[in-house]
Amino acid sequence: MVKRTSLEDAPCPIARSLDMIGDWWSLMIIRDCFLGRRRFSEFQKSLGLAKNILAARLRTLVASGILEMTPASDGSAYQEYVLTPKGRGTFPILVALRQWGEEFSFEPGEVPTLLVDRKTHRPVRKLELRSASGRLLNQPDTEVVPSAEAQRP
Amino acid sequence: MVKRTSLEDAPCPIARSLDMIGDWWSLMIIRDCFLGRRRFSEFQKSLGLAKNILAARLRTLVASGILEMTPASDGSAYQEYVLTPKGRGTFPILVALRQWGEEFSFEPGEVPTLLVDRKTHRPVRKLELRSASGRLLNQPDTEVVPSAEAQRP
DNA sequence: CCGTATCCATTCCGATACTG
DNA sequence: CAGTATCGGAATGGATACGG
Repeated sequence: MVKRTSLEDAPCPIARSLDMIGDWWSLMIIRDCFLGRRRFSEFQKSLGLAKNILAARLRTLVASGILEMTPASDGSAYQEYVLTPKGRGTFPILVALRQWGEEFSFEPGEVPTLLVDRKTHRPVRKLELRSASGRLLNQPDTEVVPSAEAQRP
Repeated sequence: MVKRTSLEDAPCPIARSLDMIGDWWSLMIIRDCFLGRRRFSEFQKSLGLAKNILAARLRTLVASGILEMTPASDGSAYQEYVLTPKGRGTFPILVALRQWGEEFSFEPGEVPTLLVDRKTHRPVRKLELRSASGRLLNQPDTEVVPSAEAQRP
């Protein structure tokens, strides 16, 4: 995408993820997909970006296996863009971005949109990181190690 | 940062987060901070990006309240960059990016670095999203609503 | 309606040189 | 070591025009 030092061979999974979706628009398009949008014009109206840029982003997202094109459900001659399993796997990333934004980017008076439990309509909890045994972990409780140094479960 | 349709006033917290850290380098710099790096040259060597770009990114991260500059701990005349509470709040975002990368960007033979429990050195679990009552939620169990339509806990 | 093609300004990014 | 200054090529992003 960008002629930038490629991170796709880095051993760090964060680097590889950012290499694929770490640009300005990809995650916004994926967010729209989770909101049920699937047509070119829906993305374009929702995001307000130039059509050539949108077309390029959709192409790379399809090429990365995050979106796939399917015949339009309404019988029109066109295609729709829907998330693949890999694409749906980004859900925790979007939730984490959302929760960080809620906490640090809204003034007391402002009201963000909320992620709620569909059944009860009550806001979800903050994402939880747990150890293999189920203990809640914060960042200082963790460590990044080369794969070889990890204990196998 | 980029002269792009600004998302900083959007009601969607995802949009606001991406407006602040949704570029190619910011999250990589933050990742390095979590790994204990704090000096200009450490970032530069680790990330391999141009010094002017790094300087610009560090400036905006400080301006956004994600990093702060402190006198160098070793008595040298320079500054170090350390995460603020807001910056440390990005931890779940990095974990989510890491887990998605582990799952979808590594071939069977390749070994990623791993996030482990510091005590046991066993890999952490996948991030869990739970309802207010503690039930595990997947994406289809959730919904995004304007703040007014959410049930107050 | 769904894109592609083209033009243009801006910015990004890398490389290098330079300063305290 | 920690940046700043500058340069050039590449890509972004907005706007518009055009074709199936």
